[in-house]
Amino acid sequence: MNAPTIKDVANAAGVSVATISRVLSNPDLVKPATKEHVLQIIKEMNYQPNVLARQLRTQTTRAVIVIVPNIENSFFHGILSGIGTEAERQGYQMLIADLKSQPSLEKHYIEAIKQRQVDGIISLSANMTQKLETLITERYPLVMVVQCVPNYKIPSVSIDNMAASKALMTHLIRLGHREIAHLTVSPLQMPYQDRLNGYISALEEHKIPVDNELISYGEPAIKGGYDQMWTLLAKQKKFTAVFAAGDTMAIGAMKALKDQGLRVPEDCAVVGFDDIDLSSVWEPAITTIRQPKEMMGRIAFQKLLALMQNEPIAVSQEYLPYELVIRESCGYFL
Amino acid sequence: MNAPTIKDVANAAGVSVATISRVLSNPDLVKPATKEHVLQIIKEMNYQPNVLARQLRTQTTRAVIVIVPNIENSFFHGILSGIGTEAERQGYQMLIADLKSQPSLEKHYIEAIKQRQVDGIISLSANMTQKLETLITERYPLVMVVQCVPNYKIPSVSIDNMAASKALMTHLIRLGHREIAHLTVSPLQMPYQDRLNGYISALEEHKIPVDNELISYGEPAIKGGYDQMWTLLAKQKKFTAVFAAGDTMAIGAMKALKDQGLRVPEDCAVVGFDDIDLSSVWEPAITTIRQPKEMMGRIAFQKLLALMQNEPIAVSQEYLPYELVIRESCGYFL
DNA sequence: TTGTATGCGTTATCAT
DNA sequence: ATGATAACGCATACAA
Repeated sequence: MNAPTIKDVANAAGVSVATISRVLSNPDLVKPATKEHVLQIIKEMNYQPNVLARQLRTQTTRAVIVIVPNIENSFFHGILSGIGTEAERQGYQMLIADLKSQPSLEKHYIEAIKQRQVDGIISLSANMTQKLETLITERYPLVMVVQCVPNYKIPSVSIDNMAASKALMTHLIRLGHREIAHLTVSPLQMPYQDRLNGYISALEEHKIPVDNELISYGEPAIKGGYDQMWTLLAKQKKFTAVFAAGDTMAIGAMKALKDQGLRVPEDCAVVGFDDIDLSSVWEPAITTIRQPKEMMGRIAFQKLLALMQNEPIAVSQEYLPYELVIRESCGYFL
Repeated sequence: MNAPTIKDVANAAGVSVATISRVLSNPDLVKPATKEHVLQIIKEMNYQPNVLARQLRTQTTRAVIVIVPNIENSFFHGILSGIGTEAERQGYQMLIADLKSQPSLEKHYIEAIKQRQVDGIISLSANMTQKLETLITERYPLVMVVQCVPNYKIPSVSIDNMAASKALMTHLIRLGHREIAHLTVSPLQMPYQDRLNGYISALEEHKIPVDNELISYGEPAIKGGYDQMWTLLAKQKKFTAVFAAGDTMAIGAMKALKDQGLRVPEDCAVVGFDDIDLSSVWEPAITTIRQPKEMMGRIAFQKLLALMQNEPIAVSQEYLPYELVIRESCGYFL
C-alpha cells in the first residue's frame, strides 16, 4: 500500500486539503476543534508530508551542505559538530561533502546548490576556487570557516591565524630557540599563508634572520610531515625546533625525528597547530594552538542562516579567540 | 534574475518542453539535429534542471543515507569512502548521518527515508533498534555493514568477526600468553559479541580457563580503553596480554599501561582490532585485524542498489576476508 | 474559519 | 520525431 497523501487525509477527515496543510504549517488559522480532529486522523493514518512536494512548492529545502577538505582530519569534526547542532536546532539538515583532499571534487557539490538541492553552503576548504567565486557573484548563501578571505567580502569565521602563529613562535623563542624550521603546505592556502606570515613576523621581531631553507612545503597529513622532516634532515641544516602548521604534520615530523634517533623535545622541540584529539594523547603531548571548533561551527551556521533569510550580518568577517596549549613537545618542562 | 526553467529553454529553442526533457533523459528519441540545437541553447542559458521537480515526478531521489555511529572513529572513513565512490559511479548522492555515539539520534534520520528523502539506508551502526526493524517490515531498502544480524535476514557485509578474533587470540597464545584480558564495549553490540565469542572460543580450545574478571566493558574510544585498563590494573589480577576489541581502545589501554610505568610489549602485550590509520604510526605499532573497509563499502552499496531496483541479491549475508596484521605491540619481535 | 483553484518544474502518456 | 497535457503532493492567494 502507498503512503497516504494530504488528499487521503482530507477525505478521511472530511475537510479540504487546504485545511490539512494549514494545521501543519499555520495551526493558528484553523479552529481548535477541527485542528484536534485533523491531528487525530493524521496520527491514525500515520501521515508523513511529502517533503519533496513541499520543497518544490516553497523553493526551499531546509538543508545546507558543508564542504570538508578531508573528513579524516579530526580537526574538522568539532566544526561539523557545531554546525550540526545549530542546524538541528533551527530545523535544518546538514549534508556533508567530503573532498577527500581532492579539491577538484568541489565543483560536483557546488552544482547541488545551483540545482536548489540545498539552501546554502558552508565551506571548510581553504581554497578559493573559481567555482566558489561564481557562487558569490550569483549571490548564493555562502560562509567560509577556517579562513578569512580578504579580497572577497565573504562572511567568515576563524581565528587570527597570524597572531596565533606568532604566539607559538614567541613561546619557542623565549625557550631559547633561534633556528626554527617551519613545515607547511603546498599549495600555500589562506590560513597557512597567515601562519607562515606569523612565523616570519615573530622571527623578524626578535631580529632572527629568516632562512628559506628551513621552510618546507608538503601535504597536510601525517605522511606529509614525515616526508618533509626527512628531507629537511637530509639537508644537514641546523635547527633546534620545528613549527608544523598542523598537528598531523607535527606527528609525522616527530615520527621521522624518532626514526632518526633524535629525541623530542630534548634534541629537537616540536610544536603544532589545531589541537586535534590525538595531540594530548600522543607522546610527547603536543604543544599547539587550540581553535574554538564547536563555536566556529555554530557561528558559521548562524551567519549562513542570516544570509539565507536575507538578514544583515553584524560582523561579516569574525575572529574568535584562540588558546596557546603548552604541553610536552616544546620542552617547556625541561 | 531567476534560474531558467525547462519552459524557458523550450521557448528559446523553439520546441516543446517535452523535447527538452527528452534530450536530457532519453536522447535517443530525438532527432540528432534538434538534439544538437537544444544542447546548444541549454549551454547558452546555463540551464540546470530542477532536481526537486524531477524527484517529485519520479518519486525517487537518487540519494542514499549512511548512518555512522561516530564519524570521529576513523574505522568508518574507509567504509564511507567505499560507499561514496560506488554511489558516485552509479549517479547517487551519499548523505552522512552522524549519530555522535548517541544511538537515539537514529530515529531522526530514519524519518528521512519514510519521507522519501532518500531511496535507501546503509547502517554502520551495531545496534538493531526497533526503529530500524520497522523499516524492514515495511520493506524499505536497508543494508547493514560491520555486523551480520542472524535473526533478521537483512542483507549485510562484514568479516567473520569471531574467526578473526580467534586468530588474534591464537597468535597471543602461541607467543606464550595464558592470562589475557579482554576489553570490549557496553552494551555488547553485535560485532563485539562475536569478538568476545572468539576470545572465549580460543581460550577453551587451548584449555585455558575463562576468567570473567579479566573481561572488561566500556566505551569504544581512547578514553574508554584508558579507563578500563585503569580499573583492571586496580584489581591486581595477573595478566600478560590485553586484547582490545578496537584499536582506539587499544591505544587508550597502552596509554594507561605507560602511565603505570609498564612497558608494551615487554611487560604486557596489547593487540587491537580494525587497523585504523593511527595503528601503524603509534608506538609501539599495533598488532590488529585489518578489515577490507573500502571493499565493504562498495559491496554494501551494490547490495543496496539491487534492493532499490528490486533485483535479487546473490549472497545476502556476505563475509569478506580479513587480515591478521602483526606489528610490535604483541611482542612478536622480542 | 474554511474551501477552490492555481502553480511549483518536471516526466510520462497520449496524440499527431 | 515531436507536441499538448495530465499528473506528482503540497502551499497559498483568493473567494466564500
